[in-house]
Amino acid sequence: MIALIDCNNFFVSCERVFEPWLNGKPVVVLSNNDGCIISRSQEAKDLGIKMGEPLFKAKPLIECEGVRVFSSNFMLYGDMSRRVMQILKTFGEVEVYSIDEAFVNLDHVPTADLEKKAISIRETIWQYLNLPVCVGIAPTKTLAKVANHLAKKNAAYNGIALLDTPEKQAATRRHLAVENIWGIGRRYAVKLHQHQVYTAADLVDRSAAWVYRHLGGVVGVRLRQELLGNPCQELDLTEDPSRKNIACTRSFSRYITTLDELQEAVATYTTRAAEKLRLQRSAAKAITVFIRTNKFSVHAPQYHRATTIALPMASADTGELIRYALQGLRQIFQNGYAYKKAGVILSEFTPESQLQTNLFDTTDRDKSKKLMMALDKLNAKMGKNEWAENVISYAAGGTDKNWKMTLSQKSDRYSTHWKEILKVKI
DNA sequence: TCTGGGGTCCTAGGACCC
DNA sequence: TCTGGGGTCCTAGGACCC
Repeated sequence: MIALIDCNNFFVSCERVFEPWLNGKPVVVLSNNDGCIISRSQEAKDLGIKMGEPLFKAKPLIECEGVRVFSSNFMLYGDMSRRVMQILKTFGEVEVYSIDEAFVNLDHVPTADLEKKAISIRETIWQYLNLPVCVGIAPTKTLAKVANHLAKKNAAYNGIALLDTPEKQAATRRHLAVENIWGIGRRYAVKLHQHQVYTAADLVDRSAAWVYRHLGGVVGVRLRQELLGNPCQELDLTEDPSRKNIACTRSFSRYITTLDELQEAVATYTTRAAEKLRLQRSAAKAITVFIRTNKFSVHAPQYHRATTIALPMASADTGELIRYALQGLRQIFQNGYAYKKAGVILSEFTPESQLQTNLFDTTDRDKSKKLMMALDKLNAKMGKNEWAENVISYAAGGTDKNWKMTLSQKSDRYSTHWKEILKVKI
């Protein structure tokens, strides 16, 4: 049996831990640059505020109803997430699926004790962290997702749902709309509806061959099996799963028109991506740079271009990566546009330990490695400033960065920074 | 005026090999 | 007129997830 634990309204719940008087009140958390609404309390959902809605559209409602608004505070959410995962590890093997979700292997728990276990998971996280979660238990990942969905939608379930018998699974399938199934997005939902497939029961009634043809090949077939209770997706229990791509992309708080400023941004993003790269002990052999104008402004001239540079040999050296990134940027930069976003994506990784050297390579790799280690160590020790930027950084990233994203209503990083720790007045 | 950021997997088709 | 069979690797594009 597999449990899926999902934190309710995670970002909002994290903010409420430190401002408990916001419980019962409408609260939302914004995306980077205070752009869109990406987390809503139940009260905010009830007001009709939609997921992903741009802030400016929801503003009249927010002001009228006195909704509390937070900028995103990913240092806080990331730390709270780590704490949740640590607690879960005491209940069984854990696959961290996203910042607010995890699968837990409950194979060692006797069937009769599953419900008790689910209650215990829920109560422990509440007791230690004051975060509300829902627990769904089933024999496959897909059904565990379904169970979690049930737990979330039905107040009577008290945050827990078990799909442990074929009878319960079949009954659930009959009422489960295809668009609510994990792995079926908007496109497939439309397609399925066109074929009179509306519920999970309709879907599993179609043959595997039919599903293969209409639902993305083997992915669909696996999904169908999982809905029937036959596991096709193992838990991924890899500690610290290494990424295959590492990206750092951001919108600017204002339009940028000059190459100089774009260079600062690209150098800054490359620095961040390179840190993540070294953290997972990889080196990258390719770097992609893109720049674009504001895709939402209908009248302004649009420009969007990307280029990928193949490095002569894989590298994790910030300085070297910045040089290639800027080279790419100069290739794609066009004068006369108002740029709104840029990004850097590292790819084609090799483990840092088995770097293939190049006959014509003149760089002192040993020196570079020592320098990066010293840099990372210092920055880890000194901590980041309020913009999550390092104390020691490359000058190419600029010093002023007045294009950087807006976070006008950010809460403190209560759990990771001494200066911002919660103060209690008695 | 104002619209996020970071990932994954799979398939089809082309180029190439023997 | 008749034109094999089996592979690999790469890329672009599509779909999905949170």
